[in-house]
Amino acid sequence: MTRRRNAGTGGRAGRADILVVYMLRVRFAPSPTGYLHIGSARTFIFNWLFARRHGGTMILRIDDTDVDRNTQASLDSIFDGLNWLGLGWDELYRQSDRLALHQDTARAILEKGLAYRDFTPAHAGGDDASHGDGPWLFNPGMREMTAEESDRRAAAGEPFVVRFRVPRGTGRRVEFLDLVYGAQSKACDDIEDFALLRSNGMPTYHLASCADDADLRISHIVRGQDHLSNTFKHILIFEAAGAAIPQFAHLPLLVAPDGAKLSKRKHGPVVSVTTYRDAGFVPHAYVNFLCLLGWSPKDNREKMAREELTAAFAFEGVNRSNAVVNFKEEDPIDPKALWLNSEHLRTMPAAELAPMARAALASAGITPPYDEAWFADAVDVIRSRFFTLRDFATRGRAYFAEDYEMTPEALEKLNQGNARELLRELAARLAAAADFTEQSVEAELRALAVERGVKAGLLINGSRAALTGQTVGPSAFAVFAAIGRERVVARLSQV
RNA sequence: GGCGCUAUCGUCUAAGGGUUAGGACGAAGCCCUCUCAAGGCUUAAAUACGGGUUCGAAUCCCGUUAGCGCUACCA
Repeated sequence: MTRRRNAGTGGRAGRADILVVYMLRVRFAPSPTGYLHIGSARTFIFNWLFARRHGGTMILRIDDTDVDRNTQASLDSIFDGLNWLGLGWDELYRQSDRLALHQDTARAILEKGLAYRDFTPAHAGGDDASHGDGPWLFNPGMREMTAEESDRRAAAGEPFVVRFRVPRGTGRRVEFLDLVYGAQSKACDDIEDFALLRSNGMPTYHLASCADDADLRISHIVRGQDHLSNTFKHILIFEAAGAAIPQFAHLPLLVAPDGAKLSKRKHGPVVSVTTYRDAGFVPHAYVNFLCLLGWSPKDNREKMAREELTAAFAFEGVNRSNAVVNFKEEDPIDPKALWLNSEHLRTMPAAELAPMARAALASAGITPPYDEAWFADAVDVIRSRFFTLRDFATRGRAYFAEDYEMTPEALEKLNQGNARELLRELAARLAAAADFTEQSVEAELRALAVERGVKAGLLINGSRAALTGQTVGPSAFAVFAAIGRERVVARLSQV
């Protein structure tokens, strides 16, 4: 399953694998301090794929330990984004409900002497230049304080943070095998005595995250590469808490074309998944696009169904370098995302697409005429030229509404020769014809062209222009059928 | 500054010692054609730099450069 290098021997390795598969648990842990970032969405997707691939459990955990920065709006937008992706999860937790667990974990570590109280006042000077030019590691006065004095000052009500007592001068290195980045190692002497508990008694991210990961029996931590360096600290916490150490898989970051980290302030809407939803993306198409950023099935496949993605996903295929989201100032959509969306939109089952198209029309204030079956057929005919769901309401408007615009090019087609006159004649013939199918309309139109001595193209292109207001679109005869005899006759006789 | 990580066409990536360095998006051209797409064919486009190791390096090692991350009582 997880490509253990030390697979061991024969039957026993097989059994061990089954055991691990059974207990495989992953989590996605966003903090509600902003909208759902596309990088976070990708992390969620990779976790989900890994869990589904191996029959594991996908856990959603809201990491809301930073009470000052959490907002309900942000929480709502994260759920909006996640729901839009449509993948779901198996279990849901909220860190703010688990405060006691975090504090108990910190207390246990403190009582073992693996952490200590630091009474240094918070950030007196203010700015972050407080480290001088060397790295800050620890404050010896606090680290070496006797238990008696520490207890006395705490009892006296003096505020303190609880810091992890990172081993010093032992030559120890923290090591782990990352499923993506391979062997990782860092000297304890280079790790600072990080905080576990703030002076207000609230856990820090590191503590809360590890306490919860241990308690929830997370087997694999799959997260952004920005946590790669933090992992050394986390391993120290797991050890101190007496917990099993999970496996780690870090994912390369998503960055802007200039290589900078994506941020809302600097890059605007491209960083939010709602942008793609609002731009008319099919959810799965966007999932597919995100999967291709930093991961490859290695067989040149790109357009993949959810099942294919699930079957192919493995950390061996994950890259180690950051992936650029290729957007431009004037156009926030990555061209490849758009292409992939068009591929899915044009080939997915029409029955699945129809409700999405209907929703896109609804938000443009359009209620399609006729019934469900007609609608699905119309959607199926016109989608072959569309890129996003929004196209149904814009380029596809004439199929669903009567008030559509005529482009200058379309007008030009209608003004060619005696096109208008012939189209009106065609309308009369179609109104009287026995059948009204693609084939019968084509026969009727071509016969008229021959009779009047004009090229069929004049009538064909003229019809498309009159019926849709555009010079581009599906085969004109498919257009006739999709719009329906009644409306075709009405539109052509009024040209 | 310290520590960690990374480096293949413009972008996403394949090739984990031997290939004319492959595919996709985007771009250009041709074919097809009732328009526009799609599709087919074709073209331009990459191994950051310098040293090693080796018969042979995009691939392994070292260095340089560049980028990213961590270095908070943020996550």
